[in-house]
Amino acid sequence: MNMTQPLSSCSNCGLHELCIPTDLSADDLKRLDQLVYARRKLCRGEELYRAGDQFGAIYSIRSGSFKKEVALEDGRQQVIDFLMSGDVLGMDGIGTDRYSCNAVALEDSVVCVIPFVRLEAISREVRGLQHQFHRVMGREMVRHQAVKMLLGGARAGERVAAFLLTLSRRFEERGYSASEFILRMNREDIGSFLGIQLETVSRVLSQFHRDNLVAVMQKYIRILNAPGLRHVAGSMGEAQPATTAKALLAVSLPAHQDTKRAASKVSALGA
Amino acid sequence: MNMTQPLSSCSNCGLHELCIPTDLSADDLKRLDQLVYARRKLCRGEELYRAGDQFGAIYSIRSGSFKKEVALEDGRQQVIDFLMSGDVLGMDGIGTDRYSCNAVALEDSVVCVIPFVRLEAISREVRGLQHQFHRVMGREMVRHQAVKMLLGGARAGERVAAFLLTLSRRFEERGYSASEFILRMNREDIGSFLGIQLETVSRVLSQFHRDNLVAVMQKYIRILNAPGLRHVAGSMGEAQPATTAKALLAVSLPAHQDTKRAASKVSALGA
DNA sequence: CGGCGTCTTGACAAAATTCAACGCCTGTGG
DNA sequence: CCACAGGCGTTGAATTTTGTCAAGACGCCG
Repeated sequence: MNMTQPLSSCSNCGLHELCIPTDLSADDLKRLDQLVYARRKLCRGEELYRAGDQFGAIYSIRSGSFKKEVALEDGRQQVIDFLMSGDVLGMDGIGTDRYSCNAVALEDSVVCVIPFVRLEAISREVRGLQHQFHRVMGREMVRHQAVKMLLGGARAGERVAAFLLTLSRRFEERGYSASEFILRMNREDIGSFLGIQLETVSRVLSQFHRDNLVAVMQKYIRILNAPGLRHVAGSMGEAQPATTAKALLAVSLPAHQDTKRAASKVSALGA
Repeated sequence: MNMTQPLSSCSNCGLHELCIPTDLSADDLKRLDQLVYARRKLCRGEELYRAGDQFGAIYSIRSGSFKKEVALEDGRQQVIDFLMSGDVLGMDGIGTDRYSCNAVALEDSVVCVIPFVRLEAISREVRGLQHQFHRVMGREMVRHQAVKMLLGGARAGERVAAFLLTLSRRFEERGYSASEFILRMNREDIGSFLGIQLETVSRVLSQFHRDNLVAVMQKYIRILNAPGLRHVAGSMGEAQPATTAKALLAVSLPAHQDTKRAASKVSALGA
């Protein structure tokens, strides 16, 4: 399945805020509808683009979700991002005219195809679009930064906690439940993304479950104690505006023998 | 020291390729010179901007170097990037209208101040500038991606090796020696950036030295065996275009007792 | 109902952190 | 010009964390 449907209309797209569109005059809106060349539907596992492909368009995710990954040539893949509806895919190709990773659908998904020359042309005329596009790129960079911080400074438990909280917030932003959701990716992908082994992901989730932070049933996740999770995540928890707090906890007890650091933090909080 | 000098001229700036400017008509060049509002000189340790500051401008580094860091509120700082001449600072503020990190000069430095509204205005008129700016942002994103891969998948030795190689290449791009340079940052900053402890950085460098991969004298670095370093860095070594190779090595011997993995890889290569 | 991919859990090994001590280099002040 | 303080870098030993290997459970799809 790889069909491209012609229908397209940005002006009434539900993604508004999240995607490229923004508040514009009626006249500008007409222009905006020229942005999207087509829609494209992808089945689970299908690739939207591959590393090395000629760059030509960016894609706004209309429904579904994706992972971005880079091949390590020993066959293994390193996951570098997870994206969901409203997110923009393909900006990794802008810098070099070739995509720098593979974009793979995690479930059946639909994207809007936005030819980049067209985006540049229209954003030269429609100031609001120009600014919005820059903001989208800017936010993507900040997201990358946040992940770098996580990978650079956090233990396994903190990584997983921050990961769950980020997912939670992103689902909420899209109108879904913040406390209950289905993971679209498997443990291996999560581990790859977080820089830990899939076994470690599993262990940490089990520990969280035991501590009543989250209910875990395979891919189904229910967050039971968000403040507790944020506590475990420490500084990396939710840094949408600027920075949060880790600090205070760093002083806490040196963690007992067979219990994970995560657990000790939690018990200190009182689940 | 925090003076802002009025003088400015993009059309004859030596940074050309690296910075915003690109090949344009004489007429466009005049416009381009309006880009830079002023120059600003910073002393070592001085902050160009801080996380949370109102975003207003991006900065092109004319000379010197910077680190970007985020406060962890337990007083510790996490370094998320190192930048040098020709790089652009401040794009982290575009997404949210507030800078998301602190930019600190690692040595006495000079930056060009580019008011963002001005950049957007001129790039609406000068197509080449628009495109070039997008490419600069795009390249920054790819750089972030590469670091994420490093932090996500690499051992300490691989991280340090990749770090040295990246520095080497970036110096070379700027016309300096690729094999001999001075680190502008201390071990703690390197460790923070690479997600390892400063002691580990030191140990790895010592090991590299013993293996005759690099000569290390405090901040002075001389690369003695670049292929060997690339070998140690594995897949993360130099991925400017797309991906490289790790693969083959993953199969190698399980590393002997008191010798670092890096060392075993090297000896297998033959320094 | 069975097979298979995915997830969980345990035991052990390896890697990196932590804590601590010491040496080196720089810049300052006598 | 030398001595010394303080920051920075190096190294060692013990400990924690994570990875690795292996086995078994679970759930989903055919």
